[in-house]
Amino acid sequence: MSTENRRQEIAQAALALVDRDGLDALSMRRLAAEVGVGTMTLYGYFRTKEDLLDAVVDVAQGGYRPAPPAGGWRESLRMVARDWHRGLARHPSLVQLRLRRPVLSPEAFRGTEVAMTALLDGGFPPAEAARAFRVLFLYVFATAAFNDEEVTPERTREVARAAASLPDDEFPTLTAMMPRELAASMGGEEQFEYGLDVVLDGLEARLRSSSRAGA
Amino acid sequence: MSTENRRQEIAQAALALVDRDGLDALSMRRLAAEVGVGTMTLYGYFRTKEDLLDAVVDVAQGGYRPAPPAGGWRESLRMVARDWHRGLARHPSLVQLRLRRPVLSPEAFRGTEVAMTALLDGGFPPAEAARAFRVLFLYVFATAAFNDEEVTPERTREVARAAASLPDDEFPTLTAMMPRELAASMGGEEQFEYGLDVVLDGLEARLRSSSRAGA
DNA sequence: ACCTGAACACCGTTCAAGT
DNA sequence: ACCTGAACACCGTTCAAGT
Repeated sequence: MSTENRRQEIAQAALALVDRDGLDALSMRRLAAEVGVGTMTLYGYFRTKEDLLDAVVDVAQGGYRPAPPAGGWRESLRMVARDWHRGLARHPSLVQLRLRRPVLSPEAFRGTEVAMTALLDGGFPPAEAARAFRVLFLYVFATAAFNDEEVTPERTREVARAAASLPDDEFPTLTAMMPRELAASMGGEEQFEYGLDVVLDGLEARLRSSSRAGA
Repeated sequence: MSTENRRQEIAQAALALVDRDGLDALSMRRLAAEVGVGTMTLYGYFRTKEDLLDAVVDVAQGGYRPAPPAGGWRESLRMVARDWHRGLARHPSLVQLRLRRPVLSPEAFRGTEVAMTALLDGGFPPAEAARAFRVLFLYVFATAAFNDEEVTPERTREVARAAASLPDDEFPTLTAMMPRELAASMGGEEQFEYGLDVVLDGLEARLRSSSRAGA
């Protein structure tokens, strides 16, 4: 019981360390020093480092309670997507942690429940609701994994320069007109919202064609 | 010149090692042993391990030549997406490598050139073509990063069990009807193609609304 | 020039010993 | 019971020395 509390405290400290210095900075030795115990003491609370990482994921996703759904399935999915997007921005290492293996703890399913209920209410058949939800999930996590949180001027220069210096016989389109547009698409809120609309519009199109087939 | 060849050979060996045993198995020491040189010899060809990893990415993307475009922008984008999807399946570590930082080498832009040309020909304004392309890129890479290549029966059981054992007062939808559907959406070709259609339909909807606004 | 062993500052984890 | 130092088998990289 108090062991469980201590476990939580240590996982919290690990999350703080990881948020501050990045996932690579998290070592058992360093965490132990931070917490003020011998390295091997940690192994009394976590069987392995993997076990610790799972606890960090749970702590990071802990506080999340999705807002009660309002509006149609589009608005519900949009809200869940933005919630996750914010959460991943708050804990940038979460996406790396979830890459290692899928997370199946209850905490990870709260948004899923809301989104899936909204999709079923919206008229998606169950099998397609699951597929549809997964596409949204992938989009939000891909943004966190591959996009910049914001596109800085330096980044713009770097990407634009790389694109502009491609051999223009092999890359006529990219060199001629795209360097700055390409840079702008590498991250930022506007890009996130654009892609969110693309996914939601695509789901709406799927819904129309599957209900046409069904009815 | 011969130094450059040797560099390529070593990067090839590193890629083979990584394809065989995973990215975590790649160490400078182990690669050196594999290649039959002293560990420090590698530092004559690569300034750091990061430098080696960049070379591995280039080698992995080396052979790729996109098929010449045929059909409209939808078909072109679909082909590029499937090409990447296959490439990432062939070298599963590529996605982890590209997570570390964006790759800006020419080899990485061949599909981009094809896709972007198709989008411009299809009527997307340049700024939107870049954003549209990025959404497709994110989708394909997210699939490689987060989805299973195929959904095995064991995986289905594992996910279904996790979903079914959620507290049913907090997760009524997931526990009641979704366990198997959820599992089926975690990977596989059918899921990939479903999401690809969602993205392409979504882009088509965006195109219609932006050309309506423009005309 | 090209190569490389020793050494340094790190890892995760086992094991045996402390209280 | 709970904690932990020493040790083992690894890392990436610097440095100085070999040919």
